[in-house]
Amino acid sequence: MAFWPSVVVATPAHSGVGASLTYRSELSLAPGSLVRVPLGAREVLGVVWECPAEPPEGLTEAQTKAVAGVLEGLPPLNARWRQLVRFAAQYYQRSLGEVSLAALPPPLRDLNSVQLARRLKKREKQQAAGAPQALAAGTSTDIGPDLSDEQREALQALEAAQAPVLLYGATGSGKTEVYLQATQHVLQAQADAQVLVMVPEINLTPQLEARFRERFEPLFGAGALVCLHSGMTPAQRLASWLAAHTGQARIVLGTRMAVLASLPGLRLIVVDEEHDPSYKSQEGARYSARDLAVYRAKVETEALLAEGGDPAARCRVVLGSATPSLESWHAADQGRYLRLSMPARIGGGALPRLRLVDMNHQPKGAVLAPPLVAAMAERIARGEQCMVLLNRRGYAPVLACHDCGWKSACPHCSAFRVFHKLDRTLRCHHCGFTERVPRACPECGNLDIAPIGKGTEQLEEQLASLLADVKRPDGGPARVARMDADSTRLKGSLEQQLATMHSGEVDVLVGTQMIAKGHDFRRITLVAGINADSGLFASDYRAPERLFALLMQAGGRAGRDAAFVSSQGSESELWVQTWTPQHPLFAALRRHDFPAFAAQQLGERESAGMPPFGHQALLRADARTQQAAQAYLNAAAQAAEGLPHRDEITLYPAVPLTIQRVANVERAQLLVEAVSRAALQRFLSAWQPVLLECRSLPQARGLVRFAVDVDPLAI
DNA sequence: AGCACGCCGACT
DNA sequence: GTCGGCGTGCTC
Repeated sequence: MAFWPSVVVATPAHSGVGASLTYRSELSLAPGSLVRVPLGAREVLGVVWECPAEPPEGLTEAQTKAVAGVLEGLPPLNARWRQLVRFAAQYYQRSLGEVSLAALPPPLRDLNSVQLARRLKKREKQQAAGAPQALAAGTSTDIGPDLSDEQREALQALEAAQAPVLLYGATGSGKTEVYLQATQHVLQAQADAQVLVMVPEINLTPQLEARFRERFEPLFGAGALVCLHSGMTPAQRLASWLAAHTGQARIVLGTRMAVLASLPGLRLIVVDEEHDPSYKSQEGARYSARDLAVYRAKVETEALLAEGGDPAARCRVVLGSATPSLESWHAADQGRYLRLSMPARIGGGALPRLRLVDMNHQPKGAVLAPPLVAAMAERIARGEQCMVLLNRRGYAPVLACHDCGWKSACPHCSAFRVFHKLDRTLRCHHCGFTERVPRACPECGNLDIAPIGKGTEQLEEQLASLLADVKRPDGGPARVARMDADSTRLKGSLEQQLATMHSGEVDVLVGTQMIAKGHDFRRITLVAGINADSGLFASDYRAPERLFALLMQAGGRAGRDAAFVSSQGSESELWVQTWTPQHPLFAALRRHDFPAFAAQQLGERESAGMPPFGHQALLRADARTQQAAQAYLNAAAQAAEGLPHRDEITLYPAVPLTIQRVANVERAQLLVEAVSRAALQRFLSAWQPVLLECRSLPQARGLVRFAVDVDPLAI
């Protein structure tokens, strides 16, 4: 057999999970090199995966194409990064190339070596300009406030930990300060060490960035911290990625995508608000950034130990939350994670007292119970701030005709369009379809069309009128503001609204769950959840967990400034309007007892064989008709019979999604359950080629796409 | 994912 | 007769 120099390259070609293509290359290329290769009619970016001693059997030299070019000047992606990507691709049932390219900044795809060299040079110059006097590795400098005993113990324990750490800390317990000091120690101990800090939402990056910058710019220079999230421009993302890849950036702060960044010196990963569902990707490769962070830390640590050197060297991972995911909590129960608790608030502030309002005993049709309005009025009169949470944007979720029964259905989705009063539109929150509000019923011409249900716009309007006569201590009228995705859409308006709130110009802030997260408003003493338990009626088995987290998080906005609260002679309160006050969730919430809530939920999960005790995957199908979507799923289920490991899993019937049609695409799914993760993985690997084949069956005509979702958040 | 190839309705 | 609709299938 003839020998010719070959390389295996991961390309964005989609079919065949794990399938990489073989190219010819005269140059010997190190694994991890970035190359440009011909693929079909175009030329694409690829990652050299291996350089086999001999070409694969059954492939002739004539059948292969030559590597078109190499991105020179860029160090190859290292073996740990490749192992992370390989694992993610295999675990989440996607191709190596797809995951590889998702991890690289998009502009890298159409950059040649010369352009790349220019970018690298520019970056280096900036770095040199912003660098402070170099600090010798091993020197440590008592920057930052003194830690509380709890914080110090947690910091010491996490720095000695041999396992992933679950930092269970109450809202306001000072988790961020622990992250900051852990980061500082890691960076000062070693000149090339890097730290990855993840937050669930882009919204949360600016404030955390500000705290990290303030702390570390004096020590390591302005270029030492970069952000990485989808809100940045492609050029910014490229610059950040290059800085991380070359080691110039010591701290990378970002959203879930950051877990796949190239970080050659990674020694610490922080996953803040680790329970947040945003860490699970819902597009493309549906990975959990939190779970990958745990895996990544393991890979990095194993590599460090294998290298020899310092036997104590590790890459640590910290998962932080006041309401951890039941998965992480269970892992800590089992001893797989190390649980560190920080129950006390910094400054000794108390968590808010729960005031449960049974809506069955309130005036019919009242959005806000009268006692809640009275309590808010009192607070405002004393110069305190209130926060009201309603998880629904717009004025009303539906517009309806009283005469003929017409409702504002979206023509493209199985959902209603939401009435937005401010810009007089009907907007579909699923596909974006927007029209001006009709003046009369489009069906019968009746002028009597009216909103049904309440959204944040309406709540803002009603509160302004309910509190119209309330005076602030300075004699001024109470001021109500609204903050949600609509009010913060424009660039800079989020920051502006936060500033308005901080300056005390606003007395009542109305908003969606966006306002429940992270923000630190000193004078808030009352937080109210208006329609919080609507989720409990849904079939989603994670609904109680999410509601508990949301209410704890929202409640955590109240009374953060203990001195202010006590100077007011009051205590902070969390009001919750509910139709199910007897739900055990509220008993635990009243005591701020997450452990009891978690134990109760885990008990239910265990007896039902639900995660984290059982393991799940979804096969999802999008098609032009519901029939085609289900036919594809049924065919896939049929074809699973007789596959290896079939007896280790349970397949459920295909069902339409709750919102069956979005943007004229019909959606259906099929649940796969297994007792063990390994069994699920074995089956899915065997099933994958079958799933591809089933696409071309006659009954699946009209199928648009299919996807496997491993460890789905909602079923 | 792209981007080809391939087989059926309204234009020059 | 051809242009182009997007269904189907492949990419070393």
